[in-house]
Amino acid sequence: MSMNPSAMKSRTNVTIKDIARKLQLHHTTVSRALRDHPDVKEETRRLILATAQEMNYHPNTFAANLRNQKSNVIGVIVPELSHDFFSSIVSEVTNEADRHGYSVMICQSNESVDQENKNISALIRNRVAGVLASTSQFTINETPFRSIMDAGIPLVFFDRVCRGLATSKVVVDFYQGACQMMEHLIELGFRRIAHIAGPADVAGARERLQGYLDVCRRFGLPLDERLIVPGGFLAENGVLAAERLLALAHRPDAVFAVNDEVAIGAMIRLKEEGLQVPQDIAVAGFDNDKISAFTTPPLTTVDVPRVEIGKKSVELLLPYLEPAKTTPEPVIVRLATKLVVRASTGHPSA
Amino acid sequence: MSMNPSAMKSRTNVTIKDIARKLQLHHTTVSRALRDHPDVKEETRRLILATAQEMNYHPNTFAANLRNQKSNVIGVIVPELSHDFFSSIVSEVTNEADRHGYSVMICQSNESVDQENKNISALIRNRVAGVLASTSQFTINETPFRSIMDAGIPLVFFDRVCRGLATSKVVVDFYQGACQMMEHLIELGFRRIAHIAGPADVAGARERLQGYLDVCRRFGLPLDERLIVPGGFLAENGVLAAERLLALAHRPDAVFAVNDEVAIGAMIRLKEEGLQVPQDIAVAGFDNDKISAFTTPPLTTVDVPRVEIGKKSVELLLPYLEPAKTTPEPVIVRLATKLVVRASTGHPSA
DNA sequence: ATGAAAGCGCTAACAA
DNA sequence: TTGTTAGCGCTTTCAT
Repeated sequence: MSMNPSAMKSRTNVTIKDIARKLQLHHTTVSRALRDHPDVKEETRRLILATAQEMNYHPNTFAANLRNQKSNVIGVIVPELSHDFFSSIVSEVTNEADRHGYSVMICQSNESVDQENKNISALIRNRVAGVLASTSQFTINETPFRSIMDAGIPLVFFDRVCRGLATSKVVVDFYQGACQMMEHLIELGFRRIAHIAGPADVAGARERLQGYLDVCRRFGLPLDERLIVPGGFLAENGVLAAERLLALAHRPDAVFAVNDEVAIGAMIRLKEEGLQVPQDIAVAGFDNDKISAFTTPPLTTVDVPRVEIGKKSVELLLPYLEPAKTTPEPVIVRLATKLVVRASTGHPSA
Repeated sequence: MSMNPSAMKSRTNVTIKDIARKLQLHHTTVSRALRDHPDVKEETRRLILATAQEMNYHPNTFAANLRNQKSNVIGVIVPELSHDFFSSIVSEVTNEADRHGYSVMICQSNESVDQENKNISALIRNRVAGVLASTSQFTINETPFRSIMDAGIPLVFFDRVCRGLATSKVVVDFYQGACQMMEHLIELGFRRIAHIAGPADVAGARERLQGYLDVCRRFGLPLDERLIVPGGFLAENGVLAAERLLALAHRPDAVFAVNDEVAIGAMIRLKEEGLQVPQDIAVAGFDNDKISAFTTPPLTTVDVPRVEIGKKSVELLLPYLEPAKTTPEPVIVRLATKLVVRASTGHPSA
């Protein structure tokens, strides 16, 4: 077997010196021309640009970055890239970063603190210009993230943040979202509302629980501990939680789940039991996953502005990336949620 | 307002020279120690490592990469990161790359050839060690991808490939998947099966159509052009296609859609029309999106091994990244699909 | 408008 | 075992 042609091609890339040699110029002139420095004769400039193109020149960012002590890469850390929620955000981040001339280096922690620390090291080693991060479920120790800042790399958190660090943050007002949903359910006449809660370690889950509790209290609904079922963020958690609720002597007339996936898991189990949604029991979720519009019945949920999260995160990071005399003060942006009413709630049986 | 402390911190990073100065050693010795070079006294080595840690040293990859003429970054180009299908693959790629010491730089083309070309340039400029790519829907000109190879960067395609380039590829046997589904439908007794096709530009969509046609022919089913509705990959396309099928004098008894999203769009429209799925009309999809298990009825579909795609792509790329005397021959891996039977097909009415 | 020299942080060949 | 020297490709003074 002979080697294929491309494999035999020399890996030596064209440099500004190659261009300079060909044109009988000094490589600094070439460098200037390529970066539109004014001190280059228009004619030379055009010649250099044409030759660069023709020689298939691609600037070596390593060399430029080394020299300039900066890079054009934004590092992103998310818990799970395969999760709809995070991939939407990363997608927006990538587009926005690109618009501003930055590439994106992506890391996922897989909800592991260990992996998260490795990700942080990798991003520091790669001298990324800035980092956008959403922490793992189990991140308590903020030191690793602090080391990003210690390395002089600007850091912005989104969604899941380290409270103790003085950086910009983009968070979602989960409390408000939970309140919206609870008010909606109560308005429809539901009185015995269960909550399938998320992991207690996650601030956003706690906020939702707090919203549930506060609205119950505000409307004088009896607080029944058995109506609050702890769990995780997965559909299975919803199935199991539904089982526990079905076992109650006095069943709830509505279920507010910590997210759509859990709500769907619960709904499936409730329907298996022969209950009609929403006639026998209403079900509501959170997050407005794509999937929630396609369930039967379609799921009432709370929309979390993912695109906005991604856009805003980049926006908050950018000022730190441009060399400036004054470093901007950290900002905390709290984004509003929006109630999305669909058929899974609706008029209660009585 | 005073500046926050971290912002005031010098951006100057610790280098091997700083460590050397502190220990009264030469920086090359430090360099050796940090890379476990044998020619360093154990005692010195330990001292250096401890000091590095203490001084919070992070190797500068720019400098190392510049010197070594290589990087530790794998570039990935996908059409849409927010799409479940691609984000699952990228997730797996990221994990696998990480396992082998590589970081991942992510680019999305947003199905735009222009953006794709920009992505390619960015990856070449960043001197990534290798590229994994899935082309946009409209990529016809293969030159930009060839320029990756011309730059001496190994390239592996997955899912959507450039046929003309002699690189390794990971593809899915969509033809086989379509055949599996059609045989399933025919086995259940359906005889008038419609196909909601994808964009004719996408090879995978054409393969599915071909499978549909071949199986129809093989079983002697009448080929009715009106039963083949062209479209895209979105739910709306399914809704519109369903409308066209409903308008037919002789309606189909089953619908095989190019993917789950389209199938769900169609199903929604069919149910609106008062038709029962699968009693009045069966519906089948393709891809096994997460969502397909949660529709009512759950959707029969064809599983595409995303994790396997990601894993295999990295596996095919890796040998090209390690410096070796012989460059491996390009390999084309064709992954099998798997029929997933759920309730949306089922026994036909008669 | 162009050239010369220096250096970013690192590694590899060679010298001691 | 450690130190010396040179250079990866680029940009930024400073000189011409």
